[in-house]
Amino acid sequence: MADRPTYKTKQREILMDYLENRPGVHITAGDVCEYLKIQGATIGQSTVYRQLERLVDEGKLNKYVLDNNTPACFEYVGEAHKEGGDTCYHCKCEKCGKLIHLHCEEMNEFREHLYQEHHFRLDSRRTVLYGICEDCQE
Amino acid sequence: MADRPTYKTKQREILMDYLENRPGVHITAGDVCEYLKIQGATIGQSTVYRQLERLVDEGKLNKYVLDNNTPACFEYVGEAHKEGGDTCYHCKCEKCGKLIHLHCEEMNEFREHLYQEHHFRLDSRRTVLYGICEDCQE
DNA sequence: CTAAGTGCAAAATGTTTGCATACTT
DNA sequence: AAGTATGCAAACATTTTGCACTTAG
Repeated sequence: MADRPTYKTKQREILMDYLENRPGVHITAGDVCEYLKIQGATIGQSTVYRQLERLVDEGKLNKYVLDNNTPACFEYVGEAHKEGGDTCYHCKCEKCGKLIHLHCEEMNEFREHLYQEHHFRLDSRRTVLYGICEDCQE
Repeated sequence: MADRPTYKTKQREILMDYLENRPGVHITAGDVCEYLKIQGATIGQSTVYRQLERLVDEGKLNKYVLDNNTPACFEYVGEAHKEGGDTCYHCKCEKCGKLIHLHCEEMNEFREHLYQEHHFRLDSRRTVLYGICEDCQE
């Protein structure tokens, strides 16, 4: 519980800058490495993984796991999920892979029901609703 | 689309037998291999993976991916999800890892809402609701 | 006989770790 | 000075694949 201090390093700043400018976008660890390489600001991949994981813990990033052998996706959410913020859910199309951001009162209500009746506290940051999107229903 | 025929092999039968007797239970590819080894009915791991993947396609198995570096979980659902069957949702506790099977009318309603209003067809077989279970809320 | 399935070992993927070095505070 | 972060390469864990062989239809 006693969080150790977080140093403000050049690498972390570069990474944060990259992520903050892409809110709601799906990014993999590989994307980050590649982008940084192009920018000439190479950061070791272990550092990328370590920082990403930490940012997830801090709540700044969501992490979606799709399949083994498929890179995990990270998404910057910033303060959006803090208390009072509009909770955002995610739908992922199984066909085209599109990620849909859902702001939905009914989902909030269901979430409340889940808590009241089933005593399960839904984590909207880690949950992805899988299905078929409008475009892929031909 | 023209599915090629599925041969009835000894290996597939053994595997099916194992799975059918554990409906709703979380099983990894490793579990299967280990169990079979104990039974002296060794099946090559590639076969296990190939058959499991096929059974998922056939709808007999659900597959849940938790994290990379963590084996995927398979669960026998048999005919439960066929048309008319009672749809079952899954909640997974982020702390203890427990899997909760949820039969919930509200979730069915939300699913319908998602389809009517957001035109997204939820796939209950692939979707896992993450959160904290009752026991882990101290 | 032909197409489909199997098993092995090797490859591929994505992620994590050990450790010496460098940087923050 | 002490604690934290970094980078590299090696290690890991799971899953996939190439290919020769076997089996079901």
